[in-house]
Amino acid sequence: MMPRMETSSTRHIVESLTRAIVEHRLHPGTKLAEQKLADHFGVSRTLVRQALFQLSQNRLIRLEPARGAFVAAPSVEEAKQVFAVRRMIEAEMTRAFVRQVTPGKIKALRDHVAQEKLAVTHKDVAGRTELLADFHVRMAELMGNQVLAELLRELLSRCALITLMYQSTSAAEHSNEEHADIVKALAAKDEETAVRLMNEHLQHVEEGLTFDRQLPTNDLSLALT
Amino acid sequence: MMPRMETSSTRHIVESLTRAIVEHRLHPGTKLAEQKLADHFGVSRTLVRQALFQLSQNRLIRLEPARGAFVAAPSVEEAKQVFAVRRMIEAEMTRAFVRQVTPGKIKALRDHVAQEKLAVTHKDVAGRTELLADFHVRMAELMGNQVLAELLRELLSRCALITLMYQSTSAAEHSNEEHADIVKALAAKDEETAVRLMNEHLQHVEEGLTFDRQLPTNDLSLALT
DNA sequence: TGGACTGAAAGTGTATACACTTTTTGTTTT
DNA sequence: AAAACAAAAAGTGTATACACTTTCAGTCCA
Repeated sequence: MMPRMETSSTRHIVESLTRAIVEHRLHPGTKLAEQKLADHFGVSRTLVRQALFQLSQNRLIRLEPARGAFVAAPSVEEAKQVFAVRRMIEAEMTRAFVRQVTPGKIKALRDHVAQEKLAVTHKDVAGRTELLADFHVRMAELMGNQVLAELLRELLSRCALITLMYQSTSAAEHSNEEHADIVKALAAKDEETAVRLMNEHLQHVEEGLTFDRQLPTNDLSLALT
Repeated sequence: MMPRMETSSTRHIVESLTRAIVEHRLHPGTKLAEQKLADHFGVSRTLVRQALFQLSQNRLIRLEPARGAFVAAPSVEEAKQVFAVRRMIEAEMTRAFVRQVTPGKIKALRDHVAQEKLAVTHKDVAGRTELLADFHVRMAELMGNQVLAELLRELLSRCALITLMYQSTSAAEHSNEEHADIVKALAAKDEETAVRLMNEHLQHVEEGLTFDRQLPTNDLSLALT
């Protein structure tokens, strides 16, 4: 029935849909019909279902019992809770980072911040958001705690939708500058300053979200890659 | 083909397997063949696959590409990372809890600790482990942060396998007492003491794990309920 | 004896078939 | 014209079919 199968195309579907959602080519509320996706990707519903289930675990879509999959629309309440959790985790993470900082780790962070700056000035919205989020994951990775890194990545992917729904463009530059300041404090091994800056940074990001506009429920099919 | 279908039996399969793994009726490394599980539960492989995928996201099983599902055997390294993350989160959570403590919340925690004590004295191993873990989730819930609660639940379910692999019986009583002490400090709104106790508690749990014994790879089929 | 081949058995990966549910559409009724 | 209903269409949930991969047992050869 299938002449040839490369590799896990489920992964491909997940990534493709993730990009589409995160880049706002698919708006919150949009219905994702299985057969349509299957046709689009040239596979059976089986693989699409797998992908949808995976996306639902990432909170990027909602799965309603006999009604299908819809692009998620995270609530303001949820956004606030996510940020509260991030503040808890990242404050302590920053503290721990200072205690085990090395020149190599600082360089890695500096490089990352430079990349961010590039994306921000080039107005690469998708790349920008990803890099800004990755700064935090990168810190976790550099600490050598893979569990922490994954957890943070998960939390941030959950934020991604929220951030993209609500974040203004100018806020991105600000974030980038704050990242740079945090790295400076880390390099100086100034624990209290670093923690304070991280806390303020997260607070700024949260405050920068404008929690009022509602996006339209475009349900057209897909500028999928 | 199917005469009648109650409700989501995937949920049932997941819970059943989770119990079996967490209660050590299925040892780490055991292969979980899809057709055998399907026969056992009286459903098709489709549902079993869904369940297995879900379990793999919970880290309770590993899914190897064309080889199937195996009960996970978390490494010592992973265990340490999980505990490091828990310390980060729960220290801050405790701090935040004190700031918004109410008599009702204290009562809820006291009741929980009482339940723990019951399970511990009755030597109900499975119930005991669940309740001891739930204490931490309960705190998160009482703070009204659902995201935090879920996150912690996830982290703890990941710990569950580790804990059950490594935790000695006597440690359980100790944990219960420490929970009681923590509640006491929370009730007194003594932030520093509460945080310190929580930190020590987590450290004790971690230290109590004996990281050396290796369990046998029993691959027999299943005392599943 | 022990290692490399070979074919069968078992098992996973994906597509498809079909029952049942939800949604839509067209018709009737008030 | 709006509400109520009925039948068709679209869609999800689960089982099954079948191709391909891994595992295993037996056989052959050194």
